[in-house]
Amino acid sequence: MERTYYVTTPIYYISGNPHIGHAYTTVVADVLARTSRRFRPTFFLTGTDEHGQKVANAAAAAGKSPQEWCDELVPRWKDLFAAYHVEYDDFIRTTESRHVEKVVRVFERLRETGDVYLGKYEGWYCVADETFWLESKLVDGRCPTCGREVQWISEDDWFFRLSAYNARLIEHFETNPQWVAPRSVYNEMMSILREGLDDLSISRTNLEWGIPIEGGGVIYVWLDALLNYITAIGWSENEERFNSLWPAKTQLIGKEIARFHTIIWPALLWALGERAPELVFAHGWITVDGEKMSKSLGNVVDPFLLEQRFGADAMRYFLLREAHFGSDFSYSEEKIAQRCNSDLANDLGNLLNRSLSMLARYRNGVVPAPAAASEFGARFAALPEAVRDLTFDLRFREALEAAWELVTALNRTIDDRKPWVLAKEQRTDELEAILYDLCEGLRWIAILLYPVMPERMNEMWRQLGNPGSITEDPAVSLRSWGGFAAGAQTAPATPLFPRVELLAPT
RNA sequence: CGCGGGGUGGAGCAGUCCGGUAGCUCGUCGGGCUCAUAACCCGAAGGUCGGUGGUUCAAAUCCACCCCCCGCAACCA
Repeated sequence: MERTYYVTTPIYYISGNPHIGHAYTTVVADVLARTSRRFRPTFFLTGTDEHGQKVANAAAAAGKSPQEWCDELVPRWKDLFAAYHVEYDDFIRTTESRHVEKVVRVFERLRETGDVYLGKYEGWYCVADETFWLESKLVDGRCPTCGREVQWISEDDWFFRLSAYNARLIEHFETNPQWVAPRSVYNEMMSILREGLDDLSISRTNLEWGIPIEGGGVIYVWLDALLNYITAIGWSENEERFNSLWPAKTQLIGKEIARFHTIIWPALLWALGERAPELVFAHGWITVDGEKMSKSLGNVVDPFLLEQRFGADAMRYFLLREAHFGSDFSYSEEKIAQRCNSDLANDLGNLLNRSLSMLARYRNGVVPAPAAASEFGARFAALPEAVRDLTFDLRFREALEAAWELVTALNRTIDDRKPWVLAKEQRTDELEAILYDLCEGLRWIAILLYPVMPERMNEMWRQLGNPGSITEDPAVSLRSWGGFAAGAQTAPATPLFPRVELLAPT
């Protein structure tokens, strides 16, 4: 049996509310998962990262225990994903026993093999970032990433022998140049590897909110968090299941956590005798007018408001269509509105509307029989495969552009063949031929775009007179033009994507 | 000498790794159509690809130097 396509998002650190960036990563994973499910067994994991200093602080500030805090926040993340039509297969929380037990097991196992050892740590520590720093890395005696004052720590700590994997990591990068994408991130990670790796401190003695280590302290939250990808799928517990899923096919991350996922993570896996994931893809950030989203600038975007304003599927389309995946891209409501109006309402929605309207007017809404031959069959024969390949290549924009060629071609053929003239002149065969092409083309589009806009494409599917939902259709493979059975009764046209009116600037 | 990302027609972006007629979307202008969510279709204008120098038969693409913008507090994909 073909191995399961295993796709993951990072687990999200719940020290605050979800924002649009979380929706972004998760929607991308959902699109991959929905596409993959057509072809093979698929498993899509997301979840929450709940330990660590910042969660403890946030909980304390709210007057709650860390666990209470997490329990109250997790539903917001699940609500977010539901609002954006995300269908994950599993949602792991790092406070769940299925995770905690296995992390403890990892720690013990690595201690036995010597990859984890007790050492003396003396050095500078940034509480806010939970990170140790070399003196040489400090900036004016402060934390180089957050600028806060660092503390001098002297304590017994557990270390992961990361340095021992330096050479193997370089070799892995060199022999698998595609395993980290995009190229810019690969290069950056490679330069980190060439500078040389230090062993990693993986225990925290001055913190209680985490997975406890026998003898005191808790496990470093990143070590804890990274392991979710294997604790969720039965590592050390259900060998058959684990082997059917690991190594993961695609691990999506944001570019700021590339170091953890492309250096520490594979080393950790190797230490456990497991393989590195096949692909780690670090995407860019959503920026606001070219600047990073931040609370202090007041430009953090509430994903729930956007969903209400534009609709989940339109937002999904925007997120995948707007950016060259892997690069940063600038967000604005104007841009979303423009995409909604020009691509979704004008090109696609209006195409459905005008097609169904003519079908209703000229043929009482009944799908006619296909003509013997249609130019579209040959012309778009390769389209489904192209869209699929581009999607698995994470080239979402190109995939959508490819699909849109069919949208454009259908709009054009209406102008070229002029059904209203054919109707007036009673050229029945020609009229039915084009009406069929429109219905069939729209059926193709519904299927092709379903992974990106599942709810709206099912609605289009319904208006076209198809029973059930798209995923229930066994003919979903789009083998040839003409799969739409004649005789279906289409529904009255209802705008699929209403035009969005922008608020007038004041 | 901190690290990284970027500077391509009015706007936003591809293309740069593997040099060879500069592409896409939006906008603008002109035309067409009337089935449609004032939507759709066709055509046009508009760029010395940040600067300088170099390599080359040929550079947005390779090399060197320079200029400018943006991240590298916190939240954090």
